[in-house]
Amino acid sequence: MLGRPAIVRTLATPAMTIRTRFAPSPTGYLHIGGARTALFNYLFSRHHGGQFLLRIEDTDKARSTEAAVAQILESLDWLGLTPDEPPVLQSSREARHAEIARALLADGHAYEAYDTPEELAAMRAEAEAQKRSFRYDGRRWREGAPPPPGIAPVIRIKAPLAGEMLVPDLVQGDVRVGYAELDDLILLRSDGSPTYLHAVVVDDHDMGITHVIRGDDHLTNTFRQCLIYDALGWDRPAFAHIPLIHGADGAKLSKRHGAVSVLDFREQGLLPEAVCNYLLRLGWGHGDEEFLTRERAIDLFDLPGVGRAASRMDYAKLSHLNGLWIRQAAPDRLVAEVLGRLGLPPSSTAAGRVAALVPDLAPRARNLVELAEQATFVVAMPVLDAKAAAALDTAGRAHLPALAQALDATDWSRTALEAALREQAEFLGVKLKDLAQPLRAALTGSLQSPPLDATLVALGREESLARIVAALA
RNA sequence: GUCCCCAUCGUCUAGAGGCCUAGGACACCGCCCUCUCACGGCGGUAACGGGGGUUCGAAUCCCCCUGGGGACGCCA
Repeated sequence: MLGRPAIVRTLATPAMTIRTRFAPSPTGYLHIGGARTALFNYLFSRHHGGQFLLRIEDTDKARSTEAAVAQILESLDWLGLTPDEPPVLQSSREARHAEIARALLADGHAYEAYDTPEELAAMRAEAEAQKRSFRYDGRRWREGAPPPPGIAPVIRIKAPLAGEMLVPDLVQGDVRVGYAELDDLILLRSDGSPTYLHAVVVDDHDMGITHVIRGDDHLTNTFRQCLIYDALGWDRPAFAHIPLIHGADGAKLSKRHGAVSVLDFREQGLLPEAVCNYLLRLGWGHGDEEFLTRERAIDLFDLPGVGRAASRMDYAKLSHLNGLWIRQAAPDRLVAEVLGRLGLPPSSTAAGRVAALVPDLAPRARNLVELAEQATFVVAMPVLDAKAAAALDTAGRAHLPALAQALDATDWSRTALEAALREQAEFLGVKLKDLAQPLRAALTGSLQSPPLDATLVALGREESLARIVAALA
C-alpha cells in the first residue's frame, strides 16, 4: 500500500490527453498475457477519454516475422482492441533513435565504449565464477581512454554513480533503487542500431505516450529507461506495472499449460467478450461484479484497482464466463457461428433447423465448439451412440409406433406436442421418461438434447416422423 | 548470487484499524426444478503463510522470517 494514494492524487488528473500504447514484439503469436496488457491499456485510455496506440517492436530482425505481425493484428481485432492510430513500426524509426543517441554523446551524457562482445562475455563468465553479480564497468571509456584501433564502438549512457532513483508506479507504488545497481546500458549497438531500452524511450516520447502500462517483468527495465529520460531532460511518462499471468501450477505461462494464444481461444469456441471479461477480472475487481461488458469495464476500470500479485490462469472459470456470454449472445450470431463451424450454407434446410433450435441449445453449451457439436443431429439422420442404442432396444421402441401416430395427429407446435407426449404416456401407462428417452434417441441419436417439443418443432413433422420410422427399422 | 516485486478459501478476488462469526465468483459436494442434459434456485466444505511489534482494537500499519515471482544480453 506504500505511497499509492499519494501517487494517485498527483498523477491521475493530468491536464493532457492520456495516450497509452501496447508494444508487442512480433516474434510469435499474441498470448494471453499480452492480450491482458493490451486490454488494460485500452480500457485505461478509454476510461480517461484518451487514445490507445499500437507499436510493433520489430528491431530484432532475426526473430521478427510478417506472419507474427499479421497474427497480432488479427488477435487484437478479434478482441476488439483496435488502436486509434495506424501501428508504428519501430524499425522505421532507427534514424531517429540513432540521432538521439548521438545527441546524448555530444552533450556528454553518453560515451563510446570499445569492449568486444567476447570481452564482455569473458567479464560475465569471470563474475559468475567468483559468484558475484556482473555489473558493467566502463570507467576507462567514460574517462576518455584512447580508442583501440579497428573496433566499432557502442554508445553507452553515463549512469549516475551515487544516489538513489525513485520511480513512482501507479500499480506498484514508489519503487527505489540505488544508482550503483544500474550500469551504463547500451543505447546504440556497434552496427548503429538501437537497443530495445533506448528505442522504447524515444518512441514513447515521440508518440506522446503519457502512461506506460506493461507487465511487471519490465519493472527493472524501467529504472534503466528512466536513466535515458533523465539524461535527455524529458519528462518521464507515468508507469504502471501489472502482474504477470501464470499457469495453473504457478510457473510462467507457457504452451504446456494449455491454450495461451489468443487465436487458440477463438478456435476453441470462446467469445472475445468472455476472454476480455475473464482477463479483466484477473488482477482487477470491482466489488462482486463478475460479468462485465465492455462499456461497464470502460466505465469502471482504473489503475488503482489493479492488484499487485501474479495470478494463475483458471480455464474452468474462463469456460464458465464463456457460457454466460453465450447465453447472452444474440441468436443470429450463434446461428452464424454454428453454421460456419458445421460448414453449412446459411440458406439450407439444416440452417433453418439450427436457427429454430439455437435458443434451446445455447444454455447447454459453454463454447461454440460444443454448440456446433450439439447441433449436428439436426443436419442429417443421427448415428446412435451406445446409450441411445440401448434405450432403443425392444422394450424402448415398443411404444414408438403408437407415439408416432399420436404425434402425427397433433398440431405441430411446442405446446401441442408437449401435451400429446404427456397424454400418450398416460394412455400407455408408462412414465413420461420411458417414452421420452427412446423418442429422444430416435430423433437425436443421443440421450441428451434440448427438450423434445423444441426438437420436434425444429426438425419439422416430416423429418421427425422419418427418424422415428428409421429407428424402428 | 545481486537487485526489484509480491503474499486472504484449490483458483480469481472483496477488504483503506472496529461494519469480519472474513463477503462474492469458479471448481467441488448435497438438495430442488425436470422428458434427458444443461440452465436456474437453495444449501454446504474451504482462506487471512509464520513470528514479533504499534494500538483499547490488526486480514488491514511497521519489522523479521519463510514462501513465490521477475530482472540482471551489442534479446525484446
